[in-house]
Amino acid sequence: MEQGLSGTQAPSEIWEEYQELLLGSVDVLPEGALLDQLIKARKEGRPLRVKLGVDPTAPDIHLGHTVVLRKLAQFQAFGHTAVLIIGDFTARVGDPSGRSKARPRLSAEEIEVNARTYVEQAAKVLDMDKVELTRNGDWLAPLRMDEVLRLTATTTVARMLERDDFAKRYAENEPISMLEFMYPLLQGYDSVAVRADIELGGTDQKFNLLMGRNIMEAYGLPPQSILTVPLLVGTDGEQKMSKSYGNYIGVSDPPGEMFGKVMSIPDHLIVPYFELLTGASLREVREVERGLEAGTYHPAQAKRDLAERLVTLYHGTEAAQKARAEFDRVFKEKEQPETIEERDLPTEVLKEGRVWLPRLLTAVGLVGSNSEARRLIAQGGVRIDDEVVVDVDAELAADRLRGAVLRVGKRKFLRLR
RNA sequence: GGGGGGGUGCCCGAGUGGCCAAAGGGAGCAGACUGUAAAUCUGUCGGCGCAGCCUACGGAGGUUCAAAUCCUCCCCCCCCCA
Repeated sequence: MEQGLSGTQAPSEIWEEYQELLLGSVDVLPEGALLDQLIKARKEGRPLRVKLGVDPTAPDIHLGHTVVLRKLAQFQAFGHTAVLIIGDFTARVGDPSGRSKARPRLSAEEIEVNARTYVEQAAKVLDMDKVELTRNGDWLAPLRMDEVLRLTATTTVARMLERDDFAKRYAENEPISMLEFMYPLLQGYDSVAVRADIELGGTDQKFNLLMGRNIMEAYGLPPQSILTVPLLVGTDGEQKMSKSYGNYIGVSDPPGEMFGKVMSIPDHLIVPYFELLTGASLREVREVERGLEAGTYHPAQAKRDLAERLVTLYHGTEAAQKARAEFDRVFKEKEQPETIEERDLPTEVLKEGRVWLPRLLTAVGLVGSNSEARRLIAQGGVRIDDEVVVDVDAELAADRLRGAVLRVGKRKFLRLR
């Protein structure tokens, strides 16, 4: 039998719950606190209040965001209370975590729109009926100056500068605004407001999460424990998944696109993706890992399975199977996709029934400019009906183009009407 | 408040009157090779129907035949001192 921090005996089902919660998490602090909380919660018949704060800074959520959402959903599944805080107020401040520069600040309207899509998309992972959904503007916006000052008094400048990204920026003579200093304090105050028992976040949030503990104590509350999950690496295999790096897979990406993006990840991400994104059990994950290592499970195959699984999660089985078949068709059998986006041949680019190809490609949105189109053609990246176009200044008759399939690079297809 | 250093293309960064659409690197894009993987190699990387022209080196003016480079004012950032 295992013991919590206080030496309390943990019944085996709680021990199992604890183990499952630890799966796919990085730091669970302070040591042993969570187990104690689980035991106590059980004894008192009071579910834990599990806080997750998200700033609606991006219009869409991607798989990177779902890692922590899944963890929250897991707590939910064990009967705890998910407290989801939409940081409508903090989004206007801008979390400096992991940033080398100050974040651009968003307008209230943008935040509102983002918040709405966020909740909509989070519903794909969380049971929203049971979520306690709040907005931190509700308590942060009305704070008076004396209350703000009380909050700032809880923390020293030296403590702030301990934070890795601040320290780095300070050392490199990069600006840090006072506003950014405020961010961790506000996030900590959220914990006070919702009386969190535990707060979840990515590993980059560790400092902020711990700050919440200090602030709660300063406000006379029992400090929350914290649980961090790894940052998901994006499709480039290097940087964390983020819209601004263009290495993300959105939960609302259409099935085909989602499938394709998963296929493009480097091999070393296969296992982490299985572990963090699919809800696979520990045993399943180990199996994948072993198979890959032993060479009995081909990486390309593993990625197909992974992609299918993820598409199933967000679009259903049927869509997933279709996406897989389509993928094989285009990239294995090298055929055209079954469904190609269609567009009318824009008439404004016609001149006496003929079109200058670069202009057509631009008009139809396949490339950004005529110059780019010319470059791509010169490099053999443009095809019409599977035939590489050689002439940079090709003039084509409209009749010839209607019904033809334009292809730019490997993945951009368009059929003209 | 005083003194000093800076702002160059998506990012980093060289460039101090013409040879600068601006070196070099990274990212991106295309091609080859593959498993739409990685690695590698090649090319490309502001716009324009393009051997030419237009727009661009924080902003606005000015000097000059010629300005990223010189001058004036303004904006922004960093450091030291207070």
